Amino acid sequence: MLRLTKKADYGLMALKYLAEHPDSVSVSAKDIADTYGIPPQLLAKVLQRLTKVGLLRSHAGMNGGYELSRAARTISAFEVIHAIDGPLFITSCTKGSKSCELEPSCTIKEPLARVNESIAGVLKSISIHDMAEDESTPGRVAEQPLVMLTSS
Amino acid sequence: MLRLTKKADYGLMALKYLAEHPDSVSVSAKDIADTYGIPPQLLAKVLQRLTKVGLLRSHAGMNGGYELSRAARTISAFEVIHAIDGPLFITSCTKGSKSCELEPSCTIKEPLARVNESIAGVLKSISIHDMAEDESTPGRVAEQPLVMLTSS
DNA sequence: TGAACTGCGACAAAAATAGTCCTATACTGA
DNA sequence: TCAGTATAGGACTATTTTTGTCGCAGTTCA
Ligand code: FES
Ligand code: FES
Repeated sequence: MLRLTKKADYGLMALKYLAEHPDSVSVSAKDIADTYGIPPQLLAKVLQRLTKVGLLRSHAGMNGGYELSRAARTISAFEVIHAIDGPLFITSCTKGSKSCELEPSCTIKEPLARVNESIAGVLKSISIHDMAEDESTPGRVAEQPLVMLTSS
Repeated sequence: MLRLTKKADYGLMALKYLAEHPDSVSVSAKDIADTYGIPPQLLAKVLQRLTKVGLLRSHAGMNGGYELSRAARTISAFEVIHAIDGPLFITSCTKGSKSCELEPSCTIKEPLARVNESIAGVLKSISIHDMAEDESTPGRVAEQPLVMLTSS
């Protein structure tokens, strides 16, 4: 439950890979797919989407591929997930234009919306750079104030 | 993305309802389902599961139903979600006995595990009581330190 | 030109969720 | 003690979401 989709996973993995290989000018979808053993065509779509939202720059043709369009530490996990999976809503009802079928009876949406914000905050606070350097600095945590719900 | 299942939603709604009606000794699944307009049989299953893990006490027969087995403020959203949807893993690979197919190549699990912890922490910090009293105290937030990831 | 790429749209397969049905069992009260 | 109301739970189906594939068009470069 509350799982990331594989597509989002793949996207994060790919960005992490790119962040770890700044030497390579551009890397093809196939290269990344091969090193991780994931479906090349599927990863290609993911990368295309990330390109579309501007997180990557693509280059067609031979020796083409992708490269980060921004520094790894300025790209948050939230951006990636949002680009691939769409808006992040923990509540089952997408609070778009038309509200949920359960309203007005369901009064649970409001409290959960705040939880949603907290989760988004956590996701926004971690960058691709953080993920890439993870192996070298295990358990790197620090306390920063985060607005959160509290009981009394 | 990252949505709660409807079952979990239903469960939270039901517990919230029970927390708001401490007067009623016990409320039937049908009563709750009717007031929220959700499938009675499905809610029944959810409540049965919550009973099984000890969050509710059930009472069969006429005028039977369910009641909270503990005070609302001692029941966290995390417990409810965990009971209904199982363990909370943001990563697509359940890190059970057998590890993911993508390992050892995929190195993304570790960083995300920490994100996972943060989310679980948020969910643990909000109680049914918090959700129930939500209408009266809009936007009630306070800062409490929460261990979280940080970029340099 | 042709090989190695990206960019899409449509599609098919698989898995997770949501919901229903049916039967058994427990309790209540008249 | 019997009828009615409720929980308990297994099996099953339907629906939706996710995952993956295919085919084709456009691009770049040697
Ligand atoms: S689930 Fe949509 S309003 Fe509660
Ligand atoms: S998704 Fe399973 S190890 Fe990364």
